[in-house]
Amino acid sequence: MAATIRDVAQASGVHVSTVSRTFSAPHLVNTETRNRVLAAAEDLGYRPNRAARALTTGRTHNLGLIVADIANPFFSHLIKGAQAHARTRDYHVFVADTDEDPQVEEELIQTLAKQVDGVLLCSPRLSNRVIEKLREDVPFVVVNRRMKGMSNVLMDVGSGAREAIGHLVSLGHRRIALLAGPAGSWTSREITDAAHAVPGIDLTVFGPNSPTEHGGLALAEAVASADVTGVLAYNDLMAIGLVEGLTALGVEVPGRVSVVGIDDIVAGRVSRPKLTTVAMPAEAAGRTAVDLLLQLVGAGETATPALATLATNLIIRDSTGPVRRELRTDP
Amino acid sequence: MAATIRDVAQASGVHVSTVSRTFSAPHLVNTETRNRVLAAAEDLGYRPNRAARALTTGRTHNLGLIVADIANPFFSHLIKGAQAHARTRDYHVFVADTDEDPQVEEELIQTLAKQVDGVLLCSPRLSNRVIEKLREDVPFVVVNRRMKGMSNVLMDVGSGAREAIGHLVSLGHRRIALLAGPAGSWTSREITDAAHAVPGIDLTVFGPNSPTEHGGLALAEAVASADVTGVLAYNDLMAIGLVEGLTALGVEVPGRVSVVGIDDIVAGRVSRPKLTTVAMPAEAAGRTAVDLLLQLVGAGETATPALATLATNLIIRDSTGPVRRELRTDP
DNA sequence: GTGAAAGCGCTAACAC
DNA sequence: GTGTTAGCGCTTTCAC
Repeated sequence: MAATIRDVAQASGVHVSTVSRTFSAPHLVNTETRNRVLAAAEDLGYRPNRAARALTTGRTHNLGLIVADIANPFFSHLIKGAQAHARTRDYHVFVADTDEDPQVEEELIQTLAKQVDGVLLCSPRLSNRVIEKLREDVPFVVVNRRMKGMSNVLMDVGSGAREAIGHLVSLGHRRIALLAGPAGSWTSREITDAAHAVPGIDLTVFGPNSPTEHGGLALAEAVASADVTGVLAYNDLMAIGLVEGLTALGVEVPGRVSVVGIDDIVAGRVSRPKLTTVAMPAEAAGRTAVDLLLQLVGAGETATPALATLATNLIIRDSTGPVRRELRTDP
Repeated sequence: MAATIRDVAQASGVHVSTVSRTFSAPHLVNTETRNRVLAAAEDLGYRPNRAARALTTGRTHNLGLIVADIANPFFSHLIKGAQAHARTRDYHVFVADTDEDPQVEEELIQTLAKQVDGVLLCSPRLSNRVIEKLREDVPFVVVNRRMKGMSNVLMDVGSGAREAIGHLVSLGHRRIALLAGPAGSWTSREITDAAHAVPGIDLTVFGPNSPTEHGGLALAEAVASADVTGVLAYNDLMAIGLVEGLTALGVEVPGRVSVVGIDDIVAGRVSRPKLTTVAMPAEAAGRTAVDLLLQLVGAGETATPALATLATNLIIRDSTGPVRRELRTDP
């Protein structure tokens, strides 16, 4: 067993409380004594046990981070940002993956609640009602879902979607398909609402869908036989899957159908045609979310929820092009 | 504050120890009593505090998982596999990212050591010596590094590299470049050794390099001006970056240079030309590593280190092709 | 089968 | 500036 505070106390000839103080409130202890304690600690390889500390302080210095799919590049970047930032504030982070299952999501939050000072809930699939309830157990920051009275980190995906569709429209597209994301996704709803609000287009919504390459692939036939010339997908993974499927069916992209994704993952940049997409600042979102969460945790009961909205922007590449003359609807 | 074991005891009219037993050794308590306790617990929303439990049992039911770069798809799949598997065994996992910095790696292990029952060290950049020392603090499973006396999960990347080079040779390539990975990487060493052992080729090694798209991109000029027709890269990210760079320089892939990656990430499958690569079973490695680690943790002092070797396999796609007649070295 | 009591490693009043 | 003491939530002998 590793050295405890008691070993250090004994070795340096002081009481345990003095040792405790040298670590948690160094200014309260005599320089000389402190040095002696530090030396002994160093010597014994002593490291404070955070779990034991948590028991008395009520602060674990741990954060929970819950995402739908760790392997999705959007989330892995978010995790990276959150983790790196948390580390600079001396926090460790538990990462958990719900596999898109709301049930798992709820369970995870509950078991994690006791071991963390707060949780980052990313793109939840849970209902607002359940989240409100869970909130009594542990402070939250919710990423990619607008929830009144809670701290939120949002990406302005609605305006991203508008930009994307505007881009399609400017290329002459009028009959547009929207590939929705999973049920329960706020982002998917935002995109859908934004798309519906664009005037002068004829919108067909497919979904809900699995937000994966496979989900996109599975829609290829439906899209090919639908009477559309432009597509906006819930994310790049789906867009990539769709392009694969379309290509396999002999439907040219962007020759016959233009495709826009959302996220800006590496795969989209290197796929052919290079994917036009709405860039989402995933890593920044992770950092910001940690900031808001720590702010919440620090403030305790008096905490005021904050709202951060991050900009998105359209990146035009090669998967979108002008609508073919013979497919055009209006002059 | 949430309900504690004491609240449940009071509510169900038994002593705390009985409540404790209903959760940790249910068979030792009368069915009727147990039901009463369970009902009260349910009612109060009681959940055992794992940190407090850890203090007495010495088991935190937490695992640490340390990788070089969370956003690298190879690692994110590994994390996904490990996390999912850990969850089925009622373990939570801390994920941490070293950003390829050995210093950070060491520090991370030390601070994590006290809060976890064991750590999964993936593709460490630390020296064997330091790892051996750290091992006294906490049980390890090391992924992608052969270390005597410790549990290891290895991928047979040496044979993968041999296969890849064999494939290049069969296409007529003789002058081959190897893009090494970061310093301290066992995998990089294995690949290099395997490549050096292939007879009849003329090998040029570039590196060490940053194992990222950017790292590959940065090598494009050097590769273009080197007298080689085939390339094996440390990973797909580098291979993709290299292909980008080469293409920008007007060097055709696979027309003038054939490129093979390692990992089999999505981006490689969708990039053009589709990347020939050595598939690495990242998710399975994560699961296996958790198994070995839990085995180690369960066995305590008497633990016998285990070794798991996972197969890799070459996936031939479009980034490799026959060497051009005029570039051929021998008949 | 259940209760009593000690203690895990640490912090936080409160004395001195 | 440092020691004393109680206690965080839980498990684990040991009695009964």
